[in-house]
Amino acid sequence: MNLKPTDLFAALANDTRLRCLVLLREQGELCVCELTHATGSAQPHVSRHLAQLRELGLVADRRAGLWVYYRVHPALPDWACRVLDETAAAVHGQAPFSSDAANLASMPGRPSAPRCA
Amino acid sequence: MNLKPTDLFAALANDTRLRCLVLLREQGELCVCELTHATGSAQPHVSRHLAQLRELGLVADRRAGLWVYYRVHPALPDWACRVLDETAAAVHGQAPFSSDAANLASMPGRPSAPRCA
DNA sequence: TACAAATATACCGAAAACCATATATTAAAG
DNA sequence: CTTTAATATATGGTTTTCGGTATATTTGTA
Repeated sequence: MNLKPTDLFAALANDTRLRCLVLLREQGELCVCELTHATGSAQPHVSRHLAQLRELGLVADRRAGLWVYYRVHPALPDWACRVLDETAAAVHGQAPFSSDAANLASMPGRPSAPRCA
Repeated sequence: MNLKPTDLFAALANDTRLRCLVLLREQGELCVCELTHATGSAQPHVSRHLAQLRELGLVADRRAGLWVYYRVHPALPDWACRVLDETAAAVHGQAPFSSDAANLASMPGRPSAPRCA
């Protein structure tokens, strides 16, 4: 994967995309409805930004029945991984990132389908 | 300085700005004409992008006679510094970053005014 | 086959980013 | 005080991005 720095940074320059990536990084795998609930955004909004991340190769997706699970792409270049790490550390405990994690944890009908089929 | 992640990433998402920052990071201090020559861009183009970086607090400037020297802002948050470090390492030896450094080194009338008055 | 849930895409107008060019500002020198 | 070099800003137009809403697709189930 040949990821241009400016392309990575453009992807990280949007709140929704950055919040999703930070969530995925610490949670491993999340489906669209979980990300939608965590961020409090509309479903098409989240879905479209996930599609952008997917087209750039930043995330990978896996369908399991009705749900599509997203994760940080396992082949993400090391330097990009470290950029994400630094960012996650920098925003740790800060809004809106902290409330995203809290919303996720308290999600009522969180799908319990197999995560690693 | 309270630097929002998305603001930093938006700044890094432009070729001219990223190339200037990478140059400033490894050179310490450069004036506008040096950055203009190194990147091969038009002077107003470089100047405007430097102004954006300045307004965001990513660079500091110092006037010395006719020249204005820019540097990575000394109060840049650690995490942002590390993001820049990772990026610089990732692009090391790659175009157009490598040619920028080469262009700078071979600049004919490079101003020799005091850099640390 | 019909229906419902989860997700994806299409469409649209508003806002922002971008670049090239022209012009203004600042400071040194004569 | 005029000129020149370095830098900054303004202007206009094109392109991109963004968010909201409507709609389409996919999959499981009755």
